[in-house]
Amino acid sequence: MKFEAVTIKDIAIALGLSTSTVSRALRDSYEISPATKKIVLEYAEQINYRPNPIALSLKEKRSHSIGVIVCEIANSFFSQTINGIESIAYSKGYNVIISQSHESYDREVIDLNYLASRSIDGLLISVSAETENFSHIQSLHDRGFPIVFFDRAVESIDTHKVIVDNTKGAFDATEHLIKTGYIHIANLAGSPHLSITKDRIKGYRKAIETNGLHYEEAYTQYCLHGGMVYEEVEKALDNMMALPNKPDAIVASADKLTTNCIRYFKSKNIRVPEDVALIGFSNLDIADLLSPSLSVVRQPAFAMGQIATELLLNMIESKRAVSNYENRVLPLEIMVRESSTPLK
Amino acid sequence: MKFEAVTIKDIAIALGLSTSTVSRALRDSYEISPATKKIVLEYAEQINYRPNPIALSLKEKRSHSIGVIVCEIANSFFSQTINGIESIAYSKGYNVIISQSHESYDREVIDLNYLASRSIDGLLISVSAETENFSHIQSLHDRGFPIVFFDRAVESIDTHKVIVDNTKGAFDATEHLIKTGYIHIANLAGSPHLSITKDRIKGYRKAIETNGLHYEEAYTQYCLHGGMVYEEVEKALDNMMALPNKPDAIVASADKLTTNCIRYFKSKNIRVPEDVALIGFSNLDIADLLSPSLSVVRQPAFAMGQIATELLLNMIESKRAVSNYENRVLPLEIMVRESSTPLK
DNA sequence: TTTTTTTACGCAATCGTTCCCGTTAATTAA
DNA sequence: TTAATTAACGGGAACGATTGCGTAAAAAAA
Repeated sequence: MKFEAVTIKDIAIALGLSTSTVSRALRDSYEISPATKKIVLEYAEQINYRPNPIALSLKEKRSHSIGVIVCEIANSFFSQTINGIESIAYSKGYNVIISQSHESYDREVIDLNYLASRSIDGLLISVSAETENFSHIQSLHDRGFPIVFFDRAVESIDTHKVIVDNTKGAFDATEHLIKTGYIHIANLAGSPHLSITKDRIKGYRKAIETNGLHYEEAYTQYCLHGGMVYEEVEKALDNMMALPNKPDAIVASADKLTTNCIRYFKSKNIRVPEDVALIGFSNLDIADLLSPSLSVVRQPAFAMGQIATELLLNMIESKRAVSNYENRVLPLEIMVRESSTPLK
Repeated sequence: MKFEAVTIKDIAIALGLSTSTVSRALRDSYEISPATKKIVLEYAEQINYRPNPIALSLKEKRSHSIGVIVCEIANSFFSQTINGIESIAYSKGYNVIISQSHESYDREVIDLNYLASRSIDGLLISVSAETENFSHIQSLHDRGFPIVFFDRAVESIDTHKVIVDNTKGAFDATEHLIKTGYIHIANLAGSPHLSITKDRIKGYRKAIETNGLHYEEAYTQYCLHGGMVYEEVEKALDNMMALPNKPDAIVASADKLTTNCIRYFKSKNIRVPEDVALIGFSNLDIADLLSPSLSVVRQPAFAMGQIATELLLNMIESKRAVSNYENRVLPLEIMVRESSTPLK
């Protein structure tokens, strides 16, 4: 089944003009007389002419579309980020092509190759939790392909990055628990490969230590797939709960970790916050509807998407190679609710 | 900033061959000697040659990408659907370009025109709640452009449609409430323009009437933006709650309606299910984590995306215009939890 | 040995658009 | 009146790949 569309050539033939003249008339060139312009414009309007973006892409070596790789769009944080990306991209005439890695390294590589085979002008990426080897991204970057990292950046690759202040976010969340009176605070962490995980652990540890509590390694348990796999979360929490001093509060370091943590508590009949308090990184828009309502560390997802896209488009549209890359660090918002507030 | 890539011409020059020979060698044509093929293939591999998809698109008048228009990707149902779409599209070598209407008619028209200017081969669309006039879709369809509706179809446009059995879903949900002992059952409905709304009301009404209860118009309240706008939901519920016989149970007919209904109850300190029972259409994957856990009518979102995409790709790849369109109706799953179960 | 067939390649058109060069005719300057 | 300028348009190459057609040389058949 095919969809035949009208071209500049059709207009040229119908009007007895050359394609060059029609093209120029449509682009309002000074070389074309007002009379001819009027005729062309009116006829084009009449037959509903639309320029072929593919032909333009070929000519200009630009597709006017950008690629986005995230682990999962069915994740509030990422869908909000994509909203931000979209808002900027569309306003500047760019298409957005989204791919999901589903936290799989192999899938990420496939997505990247697929996108990068020149159908996109640049890439926004938040790497998968599984990814340890970044050579697929590095080689693309080396060849001058515009890339901007958001949320989950790769330290070793020098390009624009838009992240949040993970250290401070984890610090604030942990300190909030301490100030509220909790003593044995555990950290449900994501993939050890990710810099965000390291930063969040750093903030958590710092809060523990600067507040005179004892830091213990075993209180931090990792989940390789960032909470996507429930069994990993279950195992991590089983480990924590089996410790000599059972934690009385938990900081969950990612969206899916937080929700699966709640799922675990529910299945084990562990009451929140009576038995264990909880605060988690989450952009869930119904965090306030849970019972108990959920205390969260919330990321400025929409703004993050917007900023990352602006940086990427600047890079794409700049004449020369960009040399000094920006590293934007956005603030996190901490929202205290019932899950980390002891009942009177 | 530009990203120079290697072309077939570069290979031809480097190897002292013509572009036709190189092209044929890469496509493993029988016209090329094994020796030449080997040389070309090895050199292409060495310099990491990738065919330019845009040039191919221009030649074949096919972009190998499909467009998707949904109201909001930050909605579990739609993100799950997109996962289904993606799974099929990628396996068949198609790109997916997603646009959001945010339930706005104007935005839907813009998105449609943008996508349809020949950068996509076909369209999957779930119309916005605001849309009453479908001429933008109709005209595209009239010109032979492949379109498949999913979830929210337009009755007047004859093409493939993948929907769920909304009437039965609403019937089952309502009947479940009746069998459980509720008498004054209200219906929180979405946009009156959508066929899914009409069908859900039909099912609701049928359940009321076949079970010997009295059907009252005022028990059905509409929200034009399908629950996206909290104020609309608030007003609808205020109206219901002010009725002479206050409802003792509610059927919420869409994802956002359901969550905003819970938000309303929470703000008004209305207990669920003690004061009012609730069952809602929802694909939220943490419905079981709410307290009380939420009874839902769940849509087979992933499968819906897959089927819609298969139908679309068949349409795109078929030689002749498709004449007999399919109307797939998928079953809904009803999951009873605490929110619609009276406590002992 | 001559003719026919096959092998293995090159030429050039094509997709839709832009844009660098002509080129003609009208206008202006000298 | 003649020369120089300008206005208005057409021809054709280019972007990267595919493909129908033509053709020289080699191989096979006569």
